[in-house]
Amino acid sequence: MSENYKLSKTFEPHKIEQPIYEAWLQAKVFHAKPDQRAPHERYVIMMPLPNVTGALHMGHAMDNVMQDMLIRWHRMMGNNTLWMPGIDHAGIATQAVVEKRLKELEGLTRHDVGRDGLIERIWRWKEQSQDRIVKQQQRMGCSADWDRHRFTMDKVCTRAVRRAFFAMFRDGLIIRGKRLVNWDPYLRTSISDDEVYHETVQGHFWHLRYPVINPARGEPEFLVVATTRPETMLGDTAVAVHPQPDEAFRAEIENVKSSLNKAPSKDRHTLEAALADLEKKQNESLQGLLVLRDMAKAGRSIRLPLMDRAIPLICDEWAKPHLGSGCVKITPAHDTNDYAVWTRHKGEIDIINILNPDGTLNDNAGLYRDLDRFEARKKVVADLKKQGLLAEVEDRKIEIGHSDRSKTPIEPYLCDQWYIRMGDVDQGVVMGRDTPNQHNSPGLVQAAMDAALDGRVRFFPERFKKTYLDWLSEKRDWPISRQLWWGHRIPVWSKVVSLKNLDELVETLRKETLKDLWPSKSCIRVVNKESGISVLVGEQNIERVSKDLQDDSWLLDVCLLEQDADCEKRLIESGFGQDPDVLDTWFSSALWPHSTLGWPDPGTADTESEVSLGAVGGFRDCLDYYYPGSCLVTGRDIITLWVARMVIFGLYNMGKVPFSDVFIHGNILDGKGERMSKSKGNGIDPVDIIEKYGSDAMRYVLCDMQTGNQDIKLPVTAVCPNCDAHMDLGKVEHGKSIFTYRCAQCTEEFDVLGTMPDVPAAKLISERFVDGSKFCNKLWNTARFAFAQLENVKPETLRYDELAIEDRWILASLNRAIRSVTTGLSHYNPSTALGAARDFMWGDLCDWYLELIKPRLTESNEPSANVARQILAYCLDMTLRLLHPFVCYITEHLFQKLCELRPEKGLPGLVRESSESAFVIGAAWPMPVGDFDDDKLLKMFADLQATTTGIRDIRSTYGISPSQAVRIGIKTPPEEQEHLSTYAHVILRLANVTQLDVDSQLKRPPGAASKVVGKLQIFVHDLVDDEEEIQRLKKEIKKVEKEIELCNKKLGNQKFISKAPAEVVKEQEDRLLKYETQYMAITTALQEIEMS
RNA sequence: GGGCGGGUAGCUCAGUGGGAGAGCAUCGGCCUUACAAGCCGGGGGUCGCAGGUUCAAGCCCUGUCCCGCCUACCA
Repeated sequence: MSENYKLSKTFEPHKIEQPIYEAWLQAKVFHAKPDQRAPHERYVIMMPLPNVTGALHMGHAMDNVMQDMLIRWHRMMGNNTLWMPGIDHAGIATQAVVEKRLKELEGLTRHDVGRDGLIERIWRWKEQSQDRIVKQQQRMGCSADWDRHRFTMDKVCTRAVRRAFFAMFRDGLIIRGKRLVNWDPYLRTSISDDEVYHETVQGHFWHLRYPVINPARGEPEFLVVATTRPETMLGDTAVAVHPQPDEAFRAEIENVKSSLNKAPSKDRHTLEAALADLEKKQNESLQGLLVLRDMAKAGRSIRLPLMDRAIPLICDEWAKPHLGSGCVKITPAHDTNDYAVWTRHKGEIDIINILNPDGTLNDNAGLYRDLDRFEARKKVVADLKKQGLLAEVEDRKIEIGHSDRSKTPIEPYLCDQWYIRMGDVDQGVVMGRDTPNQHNSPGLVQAAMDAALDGRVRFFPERFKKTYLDWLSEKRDWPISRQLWWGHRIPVWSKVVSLKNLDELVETLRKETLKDLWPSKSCIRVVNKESGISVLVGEQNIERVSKDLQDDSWLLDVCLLEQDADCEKRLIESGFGQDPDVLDTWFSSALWPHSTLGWPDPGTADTESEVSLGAVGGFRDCLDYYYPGSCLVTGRDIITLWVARMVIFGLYNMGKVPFSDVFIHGNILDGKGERMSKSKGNGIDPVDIIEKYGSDAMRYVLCDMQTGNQDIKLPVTAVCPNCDAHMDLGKVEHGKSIFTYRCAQCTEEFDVLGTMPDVPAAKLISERFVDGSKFCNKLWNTARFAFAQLENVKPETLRYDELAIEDRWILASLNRAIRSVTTGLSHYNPSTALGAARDFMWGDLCDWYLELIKPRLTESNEPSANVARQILAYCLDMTLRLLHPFVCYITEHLFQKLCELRPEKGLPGLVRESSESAFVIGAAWPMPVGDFDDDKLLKMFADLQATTTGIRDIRSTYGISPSQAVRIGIKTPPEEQEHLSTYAHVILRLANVTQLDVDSQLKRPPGAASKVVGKLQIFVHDLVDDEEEIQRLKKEIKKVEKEIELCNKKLGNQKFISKAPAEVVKEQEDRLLKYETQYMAITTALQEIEMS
């Protein structure tokens, strides 16, 4: 055998990974081009975009490996596959990181370097970061089409963002409005609900006393309100009381009573107590509340302490009589519910903003101006206490919303923002305008819900459809503006105008400012600032803009479809200003499935590379060919943020959903069940795993863990940078600070976050990946064995009926494996798919087939050796193909060696193979061969295996060395005798048996150990003395008797016989028969010993 | 408060009504001519708890206790 084919004794992943990846790249096997293949022969995955900010961790690796597995599988199935990779600009996250570095490294803020300066720095950071991420993905083996790599802020995507914004703006789906938003005072931007997380903290509940102005007789001097944020009282503009406190009390009491009636006894106690409290409260406070209600109706006022401002007492149902004192302070500008109260009492009460964007208090806060919000809280409390206006302070656990990016508590904050109207709109929404798929929908969200309801989008596992629908059904508007510098700038220029000469203004705007950009590439909206009513300026005029609105609160909004420096200059000169905000990152992400393919016009998409998105070589353009895609692969937390929005935008822009399947995989947790993340110090870098165990080992374990049900715990092990000792991070002691650990072995300190400059950082790995390297090594050695046999193999024509039993068995097993792997993959169950391939390779091929053919192979002149070699080569070939989606590198390496050794594919005379690929990545996916199916054979072979194992068991129990050959007798029912004799070589070989006597009348040979397997009784000669064997047999009889009793009990049950299905009864009868046979065999053996 | 998921061997997890499984760990035996990262064999489980439905329950129903995630509210 030539040296070329000799494999090293163990698998060394690092020697093969890089060369193979480069060979793939060079052969352009990842690159997707439209061709003649039909829609059902295409397979498209859009990669969920990693953020430019971060290096990838194991969670990303899971996501990427799942996609690569699917893509490789479909590529082998002959599909035209596109895996579109890319990176997200991740607005807030990226700007936060770069600003933080700016501060740490240069001591500067974004205001010091200015908008352009900051953006330039972020671009530089993005280049570095993107490079690192792509390298990580390539080392994992990702077979994405790197030539089509996109970035959400590149020219192609930017054009799509402008186009989508323009269309929605014109359709009135993008609107602006002054609303309460989640404000991040650290980053000074609004954020959406999705970017807020809640944390329970120990806080206080302050009860404040507000003096009543001029209390009459019978009226209270003070009333009490309570709050967890006392500083907001500076912005209070009213105190509310329920308009019908008596009714409200009664309703609440009814409410509790009715749940009391339905409640299980366990809950009754608490409910009864609640009811008692409620009634007590009603007695105590109802009279007072009625008085207050009347005062409110009479238009009375309260003096707001500290601000010395009179605020009205109002009636509003928001004030629940049974809560607190029954009165509630109203701070419209800083509380969502209070804001709602304000909208019901406009004109009656004020709305006062007391915050600056940075979280300090503004001029409206009087003496407290310029104080930070938390400083102000302390001072407000102290001052109220001094004035005797602090009635009580309670300790209380409160949930506080935090900004996901800056980790600071958010504030409800009133400001102008842009929104997308997600709910139903009056005339409905035109989806897929000017496409063949144009249709109407009541609203954007409804369109996306319908897609899931009628099965155009399917979720795997299915239950995630509910998550998707539940979230969408809220139909909440989506706030899309962010007060950041990094992102897609909102392409709207505005100017405050007066209604008087509006027609004139618009006329000038059209003719002199917008010129030929109007109306196709620009549009104008007239907006009322107060009401938010917005009217599109159409071809005719703007007459129907309402009459009864005040002059000074109008805006003229101009949206430009494309960047146009001249027009923008003209706009600025005529007093327009561009909106300073940028779009939420998810706006551009939502367009990803079509923007990356060149929407709205692939032919003119500026890809900045040689790969065109337009029609090439007579084939259709990429958008036409690859949209809609096939499958979206992601974690469940992304369903709302991204999946739903992609569906919405896909429907709106293209008229079609962007993918048919959504595969939701489990997330990776650490050993304690906590989510992995770099900042927690439990994040494993895939590259660390690849360097230690190899890429295939990592992929193997990730696929194996993905069982489709739940999140995956991955215990994290730290490797001491000093002595290389491994330790469970959950059990290591901390070092000098809680950020460092002390090695259990060498006692040196190490760090896991990489933030301590003078402490060396430990690598984080997980020993779970050992499984993967073991598996790869096994596969490697299987091939190593095969290769040693294949040098002299001749492609001779085979005849199925001339094959040995093991040959036919392994081919039937292969069929079974092919079906299981394929089914597992199509059901999105990687673990069962991989398991089936592994069981075939390891369990069937190595443990049985290879061992069985060894004797044939050593007699290399025999024709049967050549048969075995050909089947071995074929099985290895098929195994490599079946495993390729999971472990891509090792299978590719071995496949190429196999091709060199044995260029002929298939099995001459039995299986023809037409695929000519030099790579396994391009080889055809295995198909079951009908002729090889043989269930009877599989069953018979399973019996042979059981018999073999039975003999091995006896050997092991009696301590017979594996090298010591034994003589065996088998007593068998007559019908089994023939094939047991025919196939005796299986047992002879695998149980190291010299002589095998099979006889239906066999008597126990003296000194033989015996064991019953199924209907057979096995005797191993010359092992035991009779007395020991008698004892053993008696024990076994007891066991069998128990089983017989159990079966009889079941079969004696008339209900079982009449109600259970026939096959279940039959099964039970067979079982009884088997045990009875065993019983007979054992008692006979026992008698024979006792008689001898 | 609401929703979803989970609780099965020491660990990580499979198991969609018909005598509980895998990998790792453990114990015993093997350097058997591909692989000691291997081979052969073994031990180990009131399937969270309590009821119920059923001829039959890890699986279905009800209740209950833990754990995780999502979501809402909290004057």
